[in-house]
Amino acid sequence: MRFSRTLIPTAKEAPSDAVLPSHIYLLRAGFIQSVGAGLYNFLPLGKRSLDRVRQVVKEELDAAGCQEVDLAFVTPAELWRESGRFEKYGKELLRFTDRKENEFVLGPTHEEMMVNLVRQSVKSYKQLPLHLYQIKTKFRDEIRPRFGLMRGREFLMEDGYSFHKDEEDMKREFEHMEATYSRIFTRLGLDFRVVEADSGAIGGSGSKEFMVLAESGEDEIVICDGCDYGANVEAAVRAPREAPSYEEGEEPIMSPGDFHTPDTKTIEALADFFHIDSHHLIKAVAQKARYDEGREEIVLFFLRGNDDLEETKACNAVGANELVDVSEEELRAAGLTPGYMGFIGLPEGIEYRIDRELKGESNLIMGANREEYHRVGVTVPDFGEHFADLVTVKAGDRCAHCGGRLSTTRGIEVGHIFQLGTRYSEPLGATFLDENGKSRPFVMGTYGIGVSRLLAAIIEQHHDDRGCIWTRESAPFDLEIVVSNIANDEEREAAEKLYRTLRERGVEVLLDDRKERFGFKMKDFELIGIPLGIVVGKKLSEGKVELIVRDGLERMDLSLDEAVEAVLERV
RNA sequence: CGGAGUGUAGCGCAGCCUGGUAGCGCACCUGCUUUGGGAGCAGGGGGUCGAAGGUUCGAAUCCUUUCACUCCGACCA
Repeated sequence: MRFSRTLIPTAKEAPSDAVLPSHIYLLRAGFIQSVGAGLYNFLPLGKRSLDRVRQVVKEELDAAGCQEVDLAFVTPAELWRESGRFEKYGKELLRFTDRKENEFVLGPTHEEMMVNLVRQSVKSYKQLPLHLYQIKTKFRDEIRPRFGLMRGREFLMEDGYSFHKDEEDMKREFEHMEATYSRIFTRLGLDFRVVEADSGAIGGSGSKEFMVLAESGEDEIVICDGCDYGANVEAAVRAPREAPSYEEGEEPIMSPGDFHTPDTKTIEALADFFHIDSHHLIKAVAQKARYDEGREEIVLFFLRGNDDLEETKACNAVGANELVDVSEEELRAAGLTPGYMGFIGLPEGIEYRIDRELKGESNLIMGANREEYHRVGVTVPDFGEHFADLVTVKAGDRCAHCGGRLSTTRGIEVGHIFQLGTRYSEPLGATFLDENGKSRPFVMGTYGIGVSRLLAAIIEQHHDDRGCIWTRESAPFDLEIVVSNIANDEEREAAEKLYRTLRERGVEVLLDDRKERFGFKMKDFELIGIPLGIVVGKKLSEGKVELIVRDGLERMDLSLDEAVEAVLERV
């Protein structure tokens, strides 16, 4: 393609609200254009990159035995009511009515639609397994869209759904998809890690996320230096913590009883008061849990003084939709004593959870549910169902699998695979007849890749201070030919010839034939970030052109023929 | 949802406090010069100052309402 005939509006400056390199460069290099909060137009370059990434995804999925379909974007509300998600999904679901007052939603994901499709056409175990996917625009009315393509409201996503006769076959496909997704991200040149993820209120036996490692990632992930364990902090587990070590005879000894402890509402104050490590204290974190139909309830979470509450885990532990802060007034109204709460002697009907690492522990101090009093020498009895994993795993904790050191890093979630089971097939009555003629619900898996987010992730990981550095299979073009001085006939003709030759050999070439000065065009080349460049300029008098590798900006002088060969070797 | 901030040309901004003919840089158009690192000179086009209402002889500027966008937070009792 000719630069002069293509819409590539490059800019020196980016809008001031763009912070991330990917956001800034994609805007400045003319890949995308903002049209509103979380909404973007893809311009020619952006569209080309998106299509190439999409092509990689499609090739690998097709090779893995998946079949591409394309479901309606506008979906009837009826289906969402059937699965119970019409209410549950919340405000992210964009609902609207047509002229006949029929209700619809714009698909944020397509479990319902896909199950509906399959339940109408698959009746026998002989048709299983089946894996259908689509690569399609999704719409989620995000609370706070930001970071350009990273978190938009409208975005391109690959979503796959597999249907199986039993759990075992579904797990086989799950592993197959882990390998397939890994191949996709490897081909795209990404440094990523597969981590354990929160399977959430949906249940199911497991889910994994594909995290592109980047400082700007929105997710915190925990990785082990001793084995290949990795997990989203929302799902990370650790080996139980050990008590701080003490000198012989220095261990805290506590005689059970209530102590008068004025002005010790915080863990810090309490640790000071007793001159004791906060490991031996139990803190209470009060939250208000929100359930369906607006029901709210105060819940207390008890954990060690030196641990932090992990909100997603806490939310799952009580099966709530979300947790929100609760005021001291509300706590007092419920008969609680903020600053002095404990799990022994709580008022009737107060829901609570205790971190599972505390089970059976002794010699602890916790609130006595009485103003200005703490209970000392507490032993944690077996509270059965009140135990749950509640803590935030931190750098320095020990790996539950190998005992290695855990550290934290940040990642961009670009893929998520999920063992779904019968969560949708059952309520939607999607069944097949097994070998014995018995009707059974499909066992399902679901898989997703954020295709447009991948563009942002690639740039987050591959850029320098001059602009984008596209990887081989994500670049809008393989090569950019820069004509140094378009007014020079020899240069122009040599460039045109290279352009024709390479195109005939199947190379995607962008020819910068604009009537601009050399420096101006080079800045654009570096900003746009096409992997290879050929400069046709001064050295043409010696029969040479310059080949530039964008990643590292390495240059070499080659004859025209050598340049052609060098390009063909690299694409 | 809570808090803070910003809306002035395509982009980046000044002007607002102290009301009096809407400005600067980049980009865009024309001409000449220039052609290996975002050129120079000359000329030019482009704005209902986010919207509505109010105060005033007069509002980008003061007041009210509203909309949009951005940032921070959503947690240790």
